Amino acid sequence: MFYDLSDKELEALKIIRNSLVHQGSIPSVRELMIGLGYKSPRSSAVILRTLEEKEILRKKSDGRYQIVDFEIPEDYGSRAQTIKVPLLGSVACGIPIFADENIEAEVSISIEMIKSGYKYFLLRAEGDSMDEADINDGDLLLIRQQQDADNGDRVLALIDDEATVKEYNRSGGMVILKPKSTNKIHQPIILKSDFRIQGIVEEVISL
Amino acid sequence: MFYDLSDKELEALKIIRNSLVHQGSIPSVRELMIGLGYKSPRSSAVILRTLEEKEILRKKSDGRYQIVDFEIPEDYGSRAQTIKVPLLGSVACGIPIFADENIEAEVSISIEMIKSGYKYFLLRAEGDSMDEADINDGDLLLIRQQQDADNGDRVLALIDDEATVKEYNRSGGMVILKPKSTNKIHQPIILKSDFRIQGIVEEVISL
DNA sequence: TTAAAAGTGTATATTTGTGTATGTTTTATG
DNA sequence: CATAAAACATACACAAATATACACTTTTAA
Repeated sequence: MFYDLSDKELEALKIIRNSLVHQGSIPSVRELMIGLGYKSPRSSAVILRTLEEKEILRKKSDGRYQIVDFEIPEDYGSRAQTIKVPLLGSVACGIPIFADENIEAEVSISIEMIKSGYKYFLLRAEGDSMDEADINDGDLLLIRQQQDADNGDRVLALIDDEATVKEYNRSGGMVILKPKSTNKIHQPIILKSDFRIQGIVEEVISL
Repeated sequence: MFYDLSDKELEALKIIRNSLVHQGSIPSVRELMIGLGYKSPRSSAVILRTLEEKEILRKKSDGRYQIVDFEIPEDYGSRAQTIKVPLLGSVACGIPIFADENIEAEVSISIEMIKSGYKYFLLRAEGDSMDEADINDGDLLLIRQQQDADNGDRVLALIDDEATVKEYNRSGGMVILKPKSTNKIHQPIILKSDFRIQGIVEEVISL
């Protein structure tokens, strides 16, 4: 199927796939030109045409290209596609959550861990601000950004400038954030119902 | 084995090997011409043809040459018994890892480096895709093909169509591939636990 | 309604492998 | 020695594949 592709065609295909995963669209002729190191858009346009002739790409009804169904290799599980997610070091009230100074790095996460249509970020757990039993200093929390939650969800909230993870419970006109285990240090937090959370903890990653 | 090669043929072979390791491809007729000091491309073309007739080179299905027998220099078992292992140049999407096109050469490796019962292959490290401190551009990685690993093993994984070497760590429902040293560029990669690796890095051979 | 961005056509340039003819050096042999 | 045969190099040219320059629509967004 792909055996008669030249080096440049293969490289183009890589760029196209990458662009699909990371930007959601096939790159423009000029983007592809830059990616492949060409100096004229014609060259990359020709490559696209060739890929179409080789039936790797197909034009959709709106004239745009689409990748013709990828042959899934037998060892598919061993080929991962990832998406980059910002890793936030510390989060404080007042600073927009994705402000530059918060972003420590971009971490690659398997796209299988991601629901499309949502934004995600990673947060590094620090000290005891996360009072959950299974979150330790240095762990990474994968958080899906959304402002509503169901009862029982583990949510990230900003309480007194601290990033805090607790169980979400709405009851009556209030929101109660419960620590998993109640003790002297970890007590529930009671908030007005217009309080907004930052997101839902999807995964806890121990490094 | 190489005893019936002329001086120029041997020199050509050296240049070809060097080009293979450092640029990942057999040199063009004109590159080889320059390397050998010829003034016409014909001369080097003839040499290539001769090497093919002497079965030092072989044409792959895509028309390109591959080296039939590439001995690792130095004293990697120069007199010892050897076994031939494929040298893979680039590994790309959709192409089975041992497809003809990927195999640049067959390299002789001392059998003392090989555990019986496993398949092996060599991979050429390219640029910075291998972020380990002790793997440099052009090094050859001897990889034992297997799909499971223990925590701490150095594994080869295909991430977004890049061959990547990182430390394997399974924790909870996830697999985390850690770079040896973490910094802005080299961050862990977080994958779902059904992810399968390509193999384990057994040796790093610097040429 | 305009300006910028994106895709495409034509013509030309560059690179690559290879063919033919010819020149040069080496070697073997009468 | 002489010289023919073989091996090795060079010059030049051609076709196919690739890449470039540039201009001209069409599309998109302001």
